[in-house]
Amino acid sequence: MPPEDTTTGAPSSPEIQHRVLRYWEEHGVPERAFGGAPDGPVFRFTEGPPGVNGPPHLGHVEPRTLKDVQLRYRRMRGARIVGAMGGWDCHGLPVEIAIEKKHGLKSHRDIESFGVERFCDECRATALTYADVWREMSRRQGFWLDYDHPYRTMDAPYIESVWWALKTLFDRGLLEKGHYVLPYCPRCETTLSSHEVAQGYREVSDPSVTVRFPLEGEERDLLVWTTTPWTLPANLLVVAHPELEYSVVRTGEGRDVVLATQAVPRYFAGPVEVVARFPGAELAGRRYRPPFTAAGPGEGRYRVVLDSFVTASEGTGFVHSAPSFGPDDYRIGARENVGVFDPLDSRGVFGDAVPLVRGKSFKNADPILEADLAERGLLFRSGSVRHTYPFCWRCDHALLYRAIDSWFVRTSRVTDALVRYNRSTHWVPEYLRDGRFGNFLTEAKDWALSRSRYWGTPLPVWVCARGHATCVGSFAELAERGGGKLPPDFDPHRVTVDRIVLRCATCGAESRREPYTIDVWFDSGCAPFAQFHYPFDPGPFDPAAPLDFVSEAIDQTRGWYYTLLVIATAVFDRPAFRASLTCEFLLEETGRKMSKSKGKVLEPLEILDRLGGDPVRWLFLSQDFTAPIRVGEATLEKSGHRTLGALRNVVAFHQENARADRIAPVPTLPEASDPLDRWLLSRLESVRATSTAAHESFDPRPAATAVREFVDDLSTWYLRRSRPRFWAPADHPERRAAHATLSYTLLELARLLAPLLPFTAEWVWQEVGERGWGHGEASVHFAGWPARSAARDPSLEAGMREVRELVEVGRELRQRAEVKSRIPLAEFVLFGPASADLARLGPAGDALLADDLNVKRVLRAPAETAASYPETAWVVREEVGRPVAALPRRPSPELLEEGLAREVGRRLQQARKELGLHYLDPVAVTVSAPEPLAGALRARRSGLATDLLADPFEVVDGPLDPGPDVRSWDVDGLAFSARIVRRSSGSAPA
RNA sequence: GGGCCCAUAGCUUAGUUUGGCUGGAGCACCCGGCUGAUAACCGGGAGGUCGUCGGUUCAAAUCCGACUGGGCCCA
Repeated sequence: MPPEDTTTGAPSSPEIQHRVLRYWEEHGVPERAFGGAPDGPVFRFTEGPPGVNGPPHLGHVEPRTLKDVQLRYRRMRGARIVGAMGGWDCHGLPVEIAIEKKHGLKSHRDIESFGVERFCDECRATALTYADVWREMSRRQGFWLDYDHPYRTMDAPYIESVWWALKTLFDRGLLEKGHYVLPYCPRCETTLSSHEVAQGYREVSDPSVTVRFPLEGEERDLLVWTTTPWTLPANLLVVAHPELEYSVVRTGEGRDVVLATQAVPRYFAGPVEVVARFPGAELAGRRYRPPFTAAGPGEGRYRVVLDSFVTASEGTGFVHSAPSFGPDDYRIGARENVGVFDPLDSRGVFGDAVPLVRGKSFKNADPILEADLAERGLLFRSGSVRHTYPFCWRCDHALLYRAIDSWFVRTSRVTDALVRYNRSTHWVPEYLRDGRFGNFLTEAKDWALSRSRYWGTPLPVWVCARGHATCVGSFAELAERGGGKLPPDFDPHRVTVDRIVLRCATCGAESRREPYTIDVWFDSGCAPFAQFHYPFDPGPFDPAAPLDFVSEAIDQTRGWYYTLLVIATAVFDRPAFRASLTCEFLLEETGRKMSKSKGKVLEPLEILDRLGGDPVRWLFLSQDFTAPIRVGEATLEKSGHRTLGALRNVVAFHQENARADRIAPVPTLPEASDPLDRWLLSRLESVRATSTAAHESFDPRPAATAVREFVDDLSTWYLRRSRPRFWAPADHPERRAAHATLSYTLLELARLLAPLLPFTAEWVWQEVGERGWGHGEASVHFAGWPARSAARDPSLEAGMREVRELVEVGRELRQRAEVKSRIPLAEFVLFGPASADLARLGPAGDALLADDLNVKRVLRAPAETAASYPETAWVVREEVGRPVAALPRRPSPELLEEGLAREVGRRLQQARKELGLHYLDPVAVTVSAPEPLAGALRARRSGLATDLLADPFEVVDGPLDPGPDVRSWDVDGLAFSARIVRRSSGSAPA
């Protein structure tokens, strides 16, 4: 048990966490909460499914906290949550790669000799390896979703829904096969989509070579620059810009060279001899000798052609074109009708066509090709360049672009709708809508959907010998088209599906399945309906209704958010979601990305268990999560100390006070007359209004800020100033009023806290509430969101703010006067009239000031009279040249005595505490003190006796008999001692 | 090469949309005070070229431009 709890009686966050979790689980609270109110208005949500063949890290807790806050708020508003279930993303490369590594499989051939069925079986068996860890993390962070019935993207019903969506696209002409240049991972032997490529750019060093391309029949060489020498054996054309000016430069050694005039200074320092200048158009059709002959002859090959995409801002103004390895190259190759030449196999390795580098992976061929060019005198210049280059987001292998067959979703045909639907979406933070996400939409490319992989949703397209495609949209259709009766446990994965031969929908001929799986992002983009097996099962999914809310981390702008929108647009012709709340990534203390951490890992399960879920949630909620948050051990430890700790102590105080006299809590708005009570209730209503507006706009930040400030006010002002009222007898109206206000406030606050801090809120609710723990039907999470109260009084809040500012002024004056607060002073003088807000507090405002500053009275004086408060007797505070307040420099002898007596009283109280006495334990006290202290104490004997619960309370002249129960003090040069003896109780005053 | 976000005290940050009063606060540090819920609280001190340079303006942390550095995204 941490030391703080031995002194306060308030449990720590982890203790609260464990107590609340036990309570929830004993009474099945989460299970009853998941879906919200069965008859309430529908609130649509979908959990973006994580891949769980690996463990979660702390960064995953952040967006899940944000999701949970909104869902809890909606439940409290009485909503029915549609889609309140967890989900697991089961397919795809992460799983496949794990199995490949396990068995040392390096290629498609390896996998196929291993056995595709066995491979898929192992993938299925490991896809959910860490699901339990993820689930336990959710439990400990208080993320409430139904994990007993999660949707899984590998389940047959889910896949059938995905097929239905694909068929819908196919019927609309939005799913087509094409041959295009695409990003390709040679290690995974598959194409990737642009949003996958987007995840993996890195800065690397690559060769930068300038090569001579000798012109046929001329003593001139074109200079061609490239960072990918491995593409040179596939060169078929050179491209020049028609209007760009080119120069022929005499170098003095070897043949003349041709390059863009603008590029000359990059290659030649100082003056050069230029023998000719002409626009690029003049070069059109000139033939050259290619650097390598592997591609062989072909009509139209090895010519200079023109295109305006060429620039001279880097390189030479000539671009070498290998149509199989670049989008522009491909386009120009097709236009010039020169065919393609691709010397690489599916693993990116050179084959027999280029004997020089046969068996070399594409990047490894660079130095060999370069050396060969140098030997033949064709290498004009060689160096290296740092630039960004794409790598596979899953396996980290360098990607290449190559022309390949692939199936596409024609997103470019729905760009307008994507942009339009995005415009109606509420984004937090707002700039994502037109910024990062919006930008991506306007340049949306066709979505390369097919993957040459094994563990994934099979592309449900069969093709006959004549090239007719048949897309299957359901298992029933599969059976009907030739699949025959499917077994009840039919598993629609490769092998099973690959074996099925169908009748072509167009010509009835035999059709075989296209041997692809689909991009896993299409799987997850179908989650809003596939999780309900729409349209095959009746369920709550409504094709016309977008999700009300999604929340993810920033990477999902190009990931899940994007695929959700594309599918919603192309399949249902509507937006995907109404509101999105997006957080940035967590960073380590050092500022590095958490997921790439190499050093000490912050283990989420351990942290949530050791610190409790609420402090971790609070860390994310109390900071601006739209910016990267740095997290380290120290940050975590400190999180919530202030707000959560203060709140726990207020509750502990209330409990001790209420239990001492068995006062029941007041669950309804009290009729308050005391200004402090009215102020607190008004502040509470302000917090309710702020929190409601925040959650309604899907941004919890203002709610968290309001709560933090409120707890601060509650602890450091309301309770501090109300304490004397809590010492009054149980039936005293002041005590009743203070108690009613505090208990009502805590119960309302628990409800306002419930979305943000579900554990602490539950603890407060149960501790303060009348029925308390053990009444299983009760939970703050079923208590509903607080309704508006009539307690708001802005003027009162402003007036109280002024009082607190004046307290600060008074404290400063006391310090300057060098009179401790314990010694009363006669008066605190305020110059000028009170403001309207302060005046509304009336005498109560002055009383609060007088109490807090320990002065006998607060006076108001005209500012002109400031001169009559001379510096010898007064300390005066001025602001911008005007007097504000004044305080006497010295107490009167009587006041000094009173202060000394109070000092003694405090020391005796401290002694009681150190003796371990409860504050209701009666004692006998004998004090020995010199004059004039002894006289001062005698004069105030009865008051001291009451405060100390001392009977008898005696003051003697002579020294006390020494003993273990005697203590001595020295206060400002006055020595005194006291004997404190605990009396057998029984006659303690109530 | 292009886009978005960011840069304020040793650390974490408010303030920037809509220019203006002495740039606030928390942690840590020093001095003092208060305390029968509180490792809390209150006062004071020290600590700021508000990333750099330039512009607009009577006035710039705030608006504009360039640059530097960081993060993210695109090609």
